Amino acid sequence: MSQADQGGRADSGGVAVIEPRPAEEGRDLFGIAELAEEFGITTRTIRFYENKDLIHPARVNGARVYTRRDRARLALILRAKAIGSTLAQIRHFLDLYGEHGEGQKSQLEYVVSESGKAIEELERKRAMIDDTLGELHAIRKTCIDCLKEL
Amino acid sequence: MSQADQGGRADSGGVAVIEPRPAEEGRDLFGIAELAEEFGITTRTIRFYENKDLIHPARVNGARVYTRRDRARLALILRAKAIGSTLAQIRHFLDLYGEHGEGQKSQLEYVVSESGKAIEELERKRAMIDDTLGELHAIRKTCIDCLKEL
DNA sequence: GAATTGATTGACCTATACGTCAGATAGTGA
DNA sequence: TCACTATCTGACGTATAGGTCAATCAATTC
Repeated sequence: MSQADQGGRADSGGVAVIEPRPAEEGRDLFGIAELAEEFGITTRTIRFYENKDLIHPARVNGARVYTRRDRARLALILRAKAIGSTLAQIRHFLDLYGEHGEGQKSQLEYVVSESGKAIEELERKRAMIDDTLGELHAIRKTCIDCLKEL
Repeated sequence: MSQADQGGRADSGGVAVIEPRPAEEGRDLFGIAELAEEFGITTRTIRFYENKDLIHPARVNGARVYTRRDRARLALILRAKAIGSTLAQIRHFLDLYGEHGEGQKSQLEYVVSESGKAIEELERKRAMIDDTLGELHAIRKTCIDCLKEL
């Protein structure tokens, strides 16, 4: 509670500090409200994810500032959630996407092992989805045929 | 609180009432504990699903008795859960599997419409899984290549 | 007929994933 | 300078998906 706990601002009506040109299509920094709207979630949710250690935005005067990497990370989180992963799983998951470029041998082996497991998991899930899709198509067809006879 | 709230039994050590032959491989009726073990869940979970109106087993002396249809229904529930659906979604979902054989026209049309939505949903989900799988394979390959150079 | 086993309901507890205030702060426009 | 807006940090509330007793009851076994 000493240097950065008061909050501030990063984007609203007319910004002049971190966004000199108003409508530059390919931007590098984002405010929390921007991301929230873009992804259709609330700022509370984004802060909650930070609390769960899923994203780590920079701070400017206490306000969160997100880079393109942070934004991509958020997109990954939401996609994983849509697939049906819990936040705890996603946290584990995101480690695989992290810096494995200059990793130790043990770190590389870890990623190979864990990504293998994740791949198996997802393939199981996809198989179940395919089964379900097959059944739904069959049910649908039955109904359509039945309707045709009326 | 008058005719069927005391509980009873349906299967345990040696049953003589609803299962004359001990080890008949293709059985028709099941107790709650059997199903729980078969699917790797607890009896509490099964009762919870009943409370949520997902399954409706018959009662014999207060004890739940499950038919093959009930068992299949439970399998559907668990598969849907593994895919990432909530119980509320699953409840809606199960209606599609229900009796649409002798349905009214409006009922048939309902199933056609809803199954269409469900199919789209699942296809979106599968696409996301495929994207994720692609990325994971790429990450894994990078790591493996990197390890080979050591 | 008492003990054992497995089933029943109900009440309460837990973890996850947020939503909803409340109070404070910081930058901008009038 | 004052109002306005966006943001911040808690604190508390809520819905979902169950787990964990506790008391009870019923059929079988000893």
